[in-house]
Amino acid sequence: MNSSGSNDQSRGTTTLRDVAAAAGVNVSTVSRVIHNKGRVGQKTRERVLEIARNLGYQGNPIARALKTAQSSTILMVAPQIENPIFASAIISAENAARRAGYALLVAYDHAGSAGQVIDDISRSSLVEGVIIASFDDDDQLRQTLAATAKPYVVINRVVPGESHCIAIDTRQASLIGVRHLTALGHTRIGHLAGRLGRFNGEMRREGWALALKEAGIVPEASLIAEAGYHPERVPKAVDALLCAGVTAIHAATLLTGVAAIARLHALGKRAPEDVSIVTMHDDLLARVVHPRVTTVRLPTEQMGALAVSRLVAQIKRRSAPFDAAKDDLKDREHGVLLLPPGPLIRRGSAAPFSSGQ
Amino acid sequence: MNSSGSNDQSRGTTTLRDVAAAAGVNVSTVSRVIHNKGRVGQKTRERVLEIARNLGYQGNPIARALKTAQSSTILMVAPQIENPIFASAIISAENAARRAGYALLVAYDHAGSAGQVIDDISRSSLVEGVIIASFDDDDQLRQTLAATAKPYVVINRVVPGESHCIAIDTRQASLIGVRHLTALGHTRIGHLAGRLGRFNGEMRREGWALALKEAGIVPEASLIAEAGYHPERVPKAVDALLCAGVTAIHAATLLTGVAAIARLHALGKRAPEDVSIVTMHDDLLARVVHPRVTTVRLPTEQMGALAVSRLVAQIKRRSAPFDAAKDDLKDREHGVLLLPPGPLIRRGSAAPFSSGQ
DNA sequence: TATAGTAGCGCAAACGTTTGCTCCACTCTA
DNA sequence: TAGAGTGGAGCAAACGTTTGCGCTACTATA
Repeated sequence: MNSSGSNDQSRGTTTLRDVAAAAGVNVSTVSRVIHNKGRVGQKTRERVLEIARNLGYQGNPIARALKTAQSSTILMVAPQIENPIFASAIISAENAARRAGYALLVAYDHAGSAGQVIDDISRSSLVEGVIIASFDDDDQLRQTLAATAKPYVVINRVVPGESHCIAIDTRQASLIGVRHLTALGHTRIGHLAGRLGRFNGEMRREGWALALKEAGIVPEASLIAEAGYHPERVPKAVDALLCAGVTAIHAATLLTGVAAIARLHALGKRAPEDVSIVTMHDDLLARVVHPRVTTVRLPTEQMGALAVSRLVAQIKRRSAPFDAAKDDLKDREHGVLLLPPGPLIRRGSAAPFSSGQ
Repeated sequence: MNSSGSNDQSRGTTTLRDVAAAAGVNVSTVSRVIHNKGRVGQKTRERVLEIARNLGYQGNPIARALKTAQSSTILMVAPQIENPIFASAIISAENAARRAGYALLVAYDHAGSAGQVIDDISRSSLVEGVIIASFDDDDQLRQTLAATAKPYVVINRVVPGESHCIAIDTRQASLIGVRHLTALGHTRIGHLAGRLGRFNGEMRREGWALALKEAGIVPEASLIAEAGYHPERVPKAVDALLCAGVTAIHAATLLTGVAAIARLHALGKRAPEDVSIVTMHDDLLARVVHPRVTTVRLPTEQMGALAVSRLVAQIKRRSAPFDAAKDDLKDREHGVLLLPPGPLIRRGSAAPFSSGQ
């Protein structure tokens, strides 16, 4: 029952003390060997290393984190892990994080309540910063952000009054997509809308309306049918648009666009011969269906990567608050970022208007 | 520079000591209040609570974890976060974990090297167990597992010699799917294969072959075309199958099945009129294309949930090693689990063979 | 009114690291 | 050969908790 006994550990992991004892040196020496810090004799170093290996020393991340107050881990919370936009952002963020020496963890926000998730995770795991994708409404999200002690950046939307936001200019994306349709001669162009009232839903509707106005067309309400992000609602919405006499449809998301094409087929109509379809985001899915879908590319990878780099900048600045480089970093990490969409990818789902339609 | 000063903290987070000082009590009392443990006077409790709230005390998960050696967090590493099978497993695992009082973290395995990822994460974050989905080859994965000190369970495959595995019986799924085709009168049935040589790829091929044999058909090599999980390879593979004269195709994955339908369309043929398609896994995608795809449902949610429950059982047993319930738990947590596939979902992509084909 | 029981709370030892100091012994230069 | 310089390694404090133990002061029973 001696209190300094080191091999009486109940179970499991070998500690720094074990290694030190086995090597006949002080724990501090072992620590220095492990981290290649401070001066340690060549022979001692080798011996310690050898013993550490034999004992299977792994180090305790918790203890380390407690001392150093850093875990080199960042968290991304996402409400729809299966949404290709988020999947793509996650993957590129992971890449960027790894390059910056951080590990990226992802938490699935089951209830669309980012605050809850962040709480849960923060309660049990150390993360140095958070990337937040959320469907919460503005007020609730602002509240979450205010309660978050850690550095964060919000992606995929702009929250009024919040400067750490990175979103994609989907208004512009819609504009580009619909312009393509007007250029093809279409004049009855429907909008298969996302979630109206929400950031991205509104942006897309605005882009669609803008493009119509540019072409001297009035964006009538009857030309809008909301399907949210739910493909099940697409058939009804497409039918409504068809009723309104559209010859082309701008779908707010790739998935609903594909669903729209399917609906046309099911009705015995074809894309693009009977109705042209243009959507946004270029994913595997766009190339896997027939016709392959004409779409506006979205810089989702860029969004993920930028989120990480801004977050890391915040973290670094926080740990070196009075650095000369401060203002420089500050510049780079602040301000709402609205990423311009990529180019239009012309594929088979949109064709020139023909009078036969 | 006094060493016990409590408000000289360089920056940020208020600690137990801060609130203890502010309340004029010992840290231990505060700790007990926070956790509702041990006896604390009513008035003290309220005062401490109030002060803690005012000071915005959040607790330090790291310090707590260091003491208690638990974080109530489990990790899932997945090589393809965008793969609907994994997405579905992640979501159900998150649910199960939350119900069990754990938070689920996900790590994306960029390089298909689970060991590396686990190392990285374990180095910086405390997780009590790991759910591993991996494309590593058997030997490498076994090595990773051997090096992992934490409880784990492998999902989506069976690793020979490894008992903590939960997979789906995709051989049976293929069998069911192809049986449907033979029952419809097809005799030339191609297999659009996954990654042959790997667990799931082989399982599916075997199931396909089995079903053919059942029907007295020889599973010729010319009826197999490998596309892996890459839709880009599908056109060539489908063309080869068509050359071999198939009237039906069993695709190893939903995505390649959809791609196969698209290829048919591109060739001016139709599913199911010209060629029937049956695939597996029932996801949004299966209902979003035209024709909607006939598929064998896979218990991916069950896989995710079971992985969590087995993992949690392991964790619990480890922390109470000599419990009476030990053997009971052991029963439930051991042994390879091969989940039977769900039913065949008949949709539009498969039809009876007609002599006109 | 004495005694036992107990409720409330403080003390201090851990948990496994990291790191600034200190100290010793050695080597090199003058 | 004496002095300074330096490389190697130990000591101990700290990071923020949790928790067994023990002390005080109170309440209730005999």
